[in-house]
Amino acid sequence: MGIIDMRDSRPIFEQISDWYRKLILQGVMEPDEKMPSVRNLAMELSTNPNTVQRAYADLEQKGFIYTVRGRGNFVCGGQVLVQQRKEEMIREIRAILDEGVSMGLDPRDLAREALSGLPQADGKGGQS
Amino acid sequence: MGIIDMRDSRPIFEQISDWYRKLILQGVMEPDEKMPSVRNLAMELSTNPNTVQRAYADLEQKGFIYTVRGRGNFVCGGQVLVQQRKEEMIREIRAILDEGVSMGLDPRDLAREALSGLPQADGKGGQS
Amino acid sequence: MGIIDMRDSRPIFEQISDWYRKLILQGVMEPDEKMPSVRNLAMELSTNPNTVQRAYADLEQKGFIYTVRGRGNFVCGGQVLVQQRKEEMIREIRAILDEGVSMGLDPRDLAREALSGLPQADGKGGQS
Amino acid sequence: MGIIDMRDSRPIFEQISDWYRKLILQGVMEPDEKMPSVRNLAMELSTNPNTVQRAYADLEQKGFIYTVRGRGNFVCGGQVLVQQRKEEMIREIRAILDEGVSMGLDPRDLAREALSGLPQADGKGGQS
DNA sequence: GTGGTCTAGACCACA
DNA sequence: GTGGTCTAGACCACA
Repeated sequence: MGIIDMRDSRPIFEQISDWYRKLILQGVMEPDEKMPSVRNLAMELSTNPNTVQRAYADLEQKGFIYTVRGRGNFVCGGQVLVQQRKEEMIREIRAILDEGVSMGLDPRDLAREALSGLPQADGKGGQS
Repeated sequence: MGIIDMRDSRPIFEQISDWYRKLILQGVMEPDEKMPSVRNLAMELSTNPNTVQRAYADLEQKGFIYTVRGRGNFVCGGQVLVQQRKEEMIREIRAILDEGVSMGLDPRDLAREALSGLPQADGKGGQS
Repeated sequence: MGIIDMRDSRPIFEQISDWYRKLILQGVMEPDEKMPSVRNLAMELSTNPNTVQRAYADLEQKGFIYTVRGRGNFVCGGQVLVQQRKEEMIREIRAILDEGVSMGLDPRDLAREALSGLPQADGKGGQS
Repeated sequence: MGIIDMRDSRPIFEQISDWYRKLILQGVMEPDEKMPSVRNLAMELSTNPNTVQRAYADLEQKGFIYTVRGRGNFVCGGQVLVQQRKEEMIREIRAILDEGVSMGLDPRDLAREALSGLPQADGKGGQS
């Protein structure tokens, strides 16, 4: 549930980056909303400011946030990013289905089983 | 195309392990077939025997091969492994679809688009 | 279009300074014309008076404006500044062409391609 | 002449990154050639390994080098990168010429003067 | 207060 | 030996 999971093998900066990437894509954080300051978030997560800094640099490089010198970091506008992530997801699923096909499995079968087990299959997503 | 891609960010031992995992799951390598010897494979791949050893340890730990002291490494029997991998794939796809739902996307739409772009959507998999 | 672009990575004082430098060089602001007062401009841009002050100090140090105590800031006379900026531009272009040559590119080719893509290649500049 | 110039206002990591970017674009460093190790280069430049690490991360992110875990960093293949840089150069020159036009200057004149002062205007570039 | 850079030094995974 | 990550703490520019 928390941002950092010590048992997670991903590096801490990546866990932080991924966490906020999802919040932004879900619309929980809105365009131009202010991110927590580097120092505050580091305190809150009991981690080093450098680590948070790196997570923010990662988010900036990927186009999720922008930095204003002396002011802070702010969330970028979203619909393009959602579209990009959607296409990436499709490629990810396709790669898995592809591997399934090479094992002799039916991709429609895999897709159907994956769909049937979803917690919420109707359209009430995060876009508040 | 080859087993090891220098540009690939995954560690070499993992690339080797993944390569043989796929061959086994596809049925290209059959149950009880002998794996290449550690030394030979290391020579062939121009890599360190320790690295190949580590790949084999990984495959053994995951149940894809078994070791006979003094004889070599051999492929494990297959249908259970295929089933396990299939269930894992379904969980992987479901996780992606789930993230899509939280972004306000329609999971059926994602699945449909992923299916539509497959190179080969009919059932002629690798089972030789 | 505006003076300050939050997304721009340059510091705000530099954006303000650059903006007025261009207006002066283009002749939009004429010699001895009065600059907006520090306070008014700060209000207008919703920024800190210190920041505007710093931009003005920058412009003064570079010879674009002069300060009269108690009266305000005024634009400096122009043709010398245009000539200086012109020489600076030539040096900047030359540095780029030079790097191109070291990469095995033809500098005339680079110059030609840069010229060919200009929005307006004829002489109707900003001189109002 | 050296890699790091303390009077240069650019951050050290960027000076290192730019230095090697140029060597690669000039063909002085060839594809798949090994970069100096992070630790060695840090020693040589009397700087911190973290700083060199950051320079290398920058070069990797921009596609100039690739990393092999446990082995080192290696130079990427070049012609695409040269082409990209060429287009970037043209855009940079065009921006300068554009500003010149807005000041009432003749862009062909600027280009001609920049070309006339080049140390070597013929085609013997760095590609050894 | 806010982010950006850097040093010093540690520990880890990988080859 | 090689790169990758992280902590601790400093100093700087900017608003």
